Amino acid sequence: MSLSPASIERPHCGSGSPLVTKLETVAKLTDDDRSALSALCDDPREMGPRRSVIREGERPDHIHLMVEGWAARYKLLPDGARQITAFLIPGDFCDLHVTILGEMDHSITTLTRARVAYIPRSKIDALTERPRIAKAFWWATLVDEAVLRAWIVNIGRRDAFEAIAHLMCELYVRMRNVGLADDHCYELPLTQEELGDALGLTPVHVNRVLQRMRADDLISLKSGQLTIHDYRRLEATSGFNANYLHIAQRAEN
Amino acid sequence: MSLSPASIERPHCGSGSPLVTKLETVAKLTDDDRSALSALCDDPREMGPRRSVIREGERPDHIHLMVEGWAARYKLLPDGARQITAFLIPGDFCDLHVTILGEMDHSITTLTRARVAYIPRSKIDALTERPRIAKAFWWATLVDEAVLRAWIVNIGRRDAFEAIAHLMCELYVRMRNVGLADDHCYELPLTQEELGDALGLTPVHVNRVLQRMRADDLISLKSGQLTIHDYRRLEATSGFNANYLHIAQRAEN
DNA sequence: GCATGTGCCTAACATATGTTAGGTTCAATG
DNA sequence: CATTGAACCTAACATATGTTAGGCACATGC
Repeated sequence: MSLSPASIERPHCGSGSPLVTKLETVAKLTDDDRSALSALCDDPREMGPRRSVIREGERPDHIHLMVEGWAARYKLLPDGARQITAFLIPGDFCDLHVTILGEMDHSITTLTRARVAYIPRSKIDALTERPRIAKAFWWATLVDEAVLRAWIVNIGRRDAFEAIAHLMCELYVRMRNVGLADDHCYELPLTQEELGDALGLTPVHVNRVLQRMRADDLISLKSGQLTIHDYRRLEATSGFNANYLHIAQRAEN
Repeated sequence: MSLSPASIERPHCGSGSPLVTKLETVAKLTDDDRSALSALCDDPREMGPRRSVIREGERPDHIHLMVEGWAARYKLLPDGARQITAFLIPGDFCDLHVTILGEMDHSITTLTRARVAYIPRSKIDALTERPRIAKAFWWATLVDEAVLRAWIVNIGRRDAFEAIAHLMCELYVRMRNVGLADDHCYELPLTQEELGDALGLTPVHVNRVLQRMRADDLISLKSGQLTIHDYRRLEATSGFNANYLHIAQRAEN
């Protein structure tokens, strides 16, 4: 469902890797930096949907980078309930932190067919010798943290309609930032259950809300393709403000 | 209520600063490192409860470190609702990230009377020249991120009773880690409204749950002092597992 | 010593969301 | 072509939590 074989052939819309596209929005990179970063995305591993990338408790000697497709960071509760704490899209590191924290405190799974780069820690260490790249990696990590805060607000203080709307806005901006969305339209290959697991809702209720959004002519969502018909209203009703993604100040620095 | 004048006189139980106590659980520090870090906590600013530490949109040239008392990281919604995304206790940096992200995407307020150190960015830059300290700061940042993930799970997938229990366990371990808790007892100077703002609940419902916890003989909570009578049960019912705080592997480096 | 405010507590009632159950569609598979 | 399974969709009913309203206790300040 998620990715046609054709789209697997062309790893990303933009010219460079999604990682480079993303980091260039905040850091001035040299050609040399760019090609070193691009090289990380060479030779990714092909994975099917619902495959484990890394599991809680593991201490890998390499880190993972999304090159294509979607994945989710999640935790399981004793009763089997799942809470997704992040959606990972192309250009996102899965577990940059594990080098310092030692052991994973959560798991990661692909959601769609995906391409994931396995990068030895030594390569990361070499890259972070370059101050510009080190700073860009810091930035990416801190934005991930800002997204977590936004999710807490979303789950804690917004009702289901607002929360789903907010998530759609966030994913739109993030996808556009790696060249995978345009014209208020992008691939959102999540099941209603996965959306619910991210927002603390049941699939039944996610369905109710999506029906209402369609009836309101806010969005279309069909076979993994989301089209936002009234982005202004989606933003307004959910109180979305992209400042926490920290991609606006592209001009400075 | 929060802090007696007497306790203001003795900034922390342990011998060093709370920051040193915390970082030493994960990093081998030299005497030199220790005293450099301790010096950060010298001359903190005294603040009353409910005072703004930093506001959304600000771009400070210094960063803030909690030396004593409690603060909260929060976001306000258009309708005035507040979501707290973190409780800050002694030893916690408030905004280490603002150096790289440029602008605050949320606000921070004291909750109790507090002592907050104002540290010029240059001092931080100098400290992170030392690899051990740089790594320890990284660790602290990444643990903050892990706590955010745990909160998402808490708010998204646990009911009010479990969520409050989980938060009490987390704060117990964190307070103990800076020498401010012992014997399942610590100062928890939060109003029921503040607890609710952290967990996405109303104060009325927080009250209901606390009453039930007292009736069950799980805890006592009176005038800002929490005593956990049955820590095992509190852990078990909330599914608490301290692994995400990453303070267990103290033995290894 | 009275007034004021803040936090705590309780009760009656309202509602968003969960639960259970089952039907429909459609792509994948043998 | 029939079968299977996943995802989607819907409905009736259950419940955890929110809302509104007000009383109580205690500390603070005049």
